[in-house]
Amino acid sequence: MDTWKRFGEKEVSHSMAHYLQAVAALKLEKGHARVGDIADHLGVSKSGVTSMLRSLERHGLVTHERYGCVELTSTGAGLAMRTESSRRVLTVFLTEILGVPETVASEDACMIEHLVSTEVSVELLRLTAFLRSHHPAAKQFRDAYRASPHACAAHAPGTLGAPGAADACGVCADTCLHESLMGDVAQIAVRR
Amino acid sequence: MDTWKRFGEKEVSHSMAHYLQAVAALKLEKGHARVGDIADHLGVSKSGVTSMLRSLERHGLVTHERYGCVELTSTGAGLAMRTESSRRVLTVFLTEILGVPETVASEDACMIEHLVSTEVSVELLRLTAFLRSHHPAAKQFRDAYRASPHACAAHAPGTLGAPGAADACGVCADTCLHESLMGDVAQIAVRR
DNA sequence: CCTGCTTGTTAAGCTATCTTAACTTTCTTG
DNA sequence: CAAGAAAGTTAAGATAGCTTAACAAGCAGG
Repeated sequence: MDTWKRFGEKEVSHSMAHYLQAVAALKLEKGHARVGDIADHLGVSKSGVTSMLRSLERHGLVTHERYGCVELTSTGAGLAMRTESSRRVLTVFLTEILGVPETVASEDACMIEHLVSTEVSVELLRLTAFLRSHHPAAKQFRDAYRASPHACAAHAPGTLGAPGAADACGVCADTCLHESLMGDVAQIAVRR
Repeated sequence: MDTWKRFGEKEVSHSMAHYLQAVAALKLEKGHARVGDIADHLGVSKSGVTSMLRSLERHGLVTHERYGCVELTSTGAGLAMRTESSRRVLTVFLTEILGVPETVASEDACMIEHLVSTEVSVELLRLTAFLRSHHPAAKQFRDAYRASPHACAAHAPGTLGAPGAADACGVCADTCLHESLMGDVAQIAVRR
């Protein structure tokens, strides 16, 4: 009932996370991060960068002196690294385990990288590493999974919860999640 | 380089998605959704609800006449259902496959439910259903996975990419993602 | 050491969300 | 049916992020 409000109270917002990553990337690439570099890298105006840097500085994530270069603090660097790692884990999982196209995977990973908890990232890494491994169970999984059907009624060839037909999938309950997800949502356009 | 900007251009924002879900939930629960109900449900002020409803109406997601009840349009209802389904899939996956605690899973699912693409939700449902199923490969996976170690150097018992020690995990490259993720990030507090 | 370009900063303004305070409708009840 | 309570709306103001336009600093070349 109140969880949803914490969205705006995350340590870093989506924008902030990407600014931090931009600074980290530019440091690696060019050895320094200047306002203009960041603006180009992110496709925003320089003034936008200046004001975001002020905010990041207040949060103790970067240091920046007028007309100078931008540096990450250790906190900022840690956050940038964590976000980056989260993105990588997500991307590998989405493409290699779920088999989603690169473009979709990148987009999704970019959107959620900063929102996924460390616990989840770590477990996702573990699962991904396992399912990609040489472990016999992982190989069997890959073969069987590739062969298994997609449609909801059949997306599990026999279920833990209820092997019957009504609840064949074991994840869906009263409504079929697959159908709910696939249901077309008309184009949304703001009027006026 | 530009993907990150689409965050603000999603069909619905985090807030909007939760307002839609609140309306849908209240309709189910009480048969109608009034401004006060929504405000209580979401823990925001009634005036906040009024102004958000204006916005949702402009987007064609709800209808609402002064002092009256709120109704979802078919688009709004579709979106609410899709978001809800996405949340359910995520929650089951996070708790039952990744084994993350309920509280963490709910929080994460709440944060990303509206950001995950349909493709990913659908594939996640398929994977979850499969891994929970009675399929022999799924059973083997569960047994083997439960027994496999967590630490990075060992999180895969032999890897596709490089079975050597340096790259034991197959997901990490130059840096160990597990360590990056676990690295403590100091408390962030805004000054002044 | 002055001229001009490049870089960076300010200022002002927009949108999205949210809040509080004050006001208006609608409903309830004696 | 007239108060007063309950529900809802408006108005005004805050914050986060952006943008454009205009101004300021820094530095190269003559």
